[in-house]
Amino acid sequence: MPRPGRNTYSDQKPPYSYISLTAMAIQSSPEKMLPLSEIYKFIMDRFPYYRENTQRWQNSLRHNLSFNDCFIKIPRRPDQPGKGSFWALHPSCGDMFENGSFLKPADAAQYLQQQAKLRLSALAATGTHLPQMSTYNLGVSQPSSFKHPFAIENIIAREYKMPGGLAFSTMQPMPAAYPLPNQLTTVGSSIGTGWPHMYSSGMIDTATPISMASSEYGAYGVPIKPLCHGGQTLPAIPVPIKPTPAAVPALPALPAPIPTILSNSPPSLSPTSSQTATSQSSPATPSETLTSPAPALHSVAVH
DNA sequence: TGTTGTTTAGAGCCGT
DNA sequence: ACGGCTCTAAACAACA
Repeated sequence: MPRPGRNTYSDQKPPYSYISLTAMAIQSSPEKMLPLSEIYKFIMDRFPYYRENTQRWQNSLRHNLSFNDCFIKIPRRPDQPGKGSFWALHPSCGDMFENGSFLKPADAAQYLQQQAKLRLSALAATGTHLPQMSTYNLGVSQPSSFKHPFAIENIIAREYKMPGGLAFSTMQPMPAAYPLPNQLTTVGSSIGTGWPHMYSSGMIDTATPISMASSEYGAYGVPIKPLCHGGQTLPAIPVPIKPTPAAVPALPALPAPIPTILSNSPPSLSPTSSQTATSQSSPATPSETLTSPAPALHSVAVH
């Protein structure tokens, strides 16, 4: 399993979907958000394949950004003019791209199956019972109506169905047999670094209906403490621009799962990953306050 | 005018 | 065959 490093694929098309590529780009940035042009740059920088036919794949990429709920648009601050908004990953999607799921479904399935076998082997060797995999049924998914895979409903209620019938919760860390794409982040684990632009310490208690007074984890299991910018004075909560449908019922609090952070996360994907991300001046920190901490839990029309 | 963002439509592949 | 998913194309609007 090659890592998505520079020149890894030469001119070959990488086995990553546009969604994955976009997520990689966003996660590679220290601020966990990038303008469209920087996303383009990231992809072209790492995958020579995408240095050609730019109009084609960039159109597709824009389509994915707009279409998938897991990408949220963050407006620029007035004092940081420029074209377009910043794009960030919905916090729940951070989990989605863990455990090798940057890969396209077929590749990811293969990967997950392999991991399942490893897991089973290990458990068999130790005589350990299979753990009861917890699944989070938040009651927001609607089995009767199709939601595209990156709709928030699917993301937050998601569990990985293993080909062998096993179900791995997204919160369930998997053994890393080989480097995972999510480890490319320049500042460590995506979970550990959290979503610095998403929440600020001053907002959490009052703005969120999700009970977390005694928890260090906020909505979607995102740890709060690491999200607090030192010296950050402006609220750092993105406001999804997508139209939010009529009041989404507040999500029941997750059982505050503590994500296991891989302590041996390798350094950044490539020496340029941080350069690419930091080459831009500090991204806009949304000055708006989030009146409803739950992101737009809508799903776009059936594709 | 070029870029960015949204939306619609359809083709192709794959698994069930 | 069908559904799910990804990719591509295209049209259009808004904006710098």
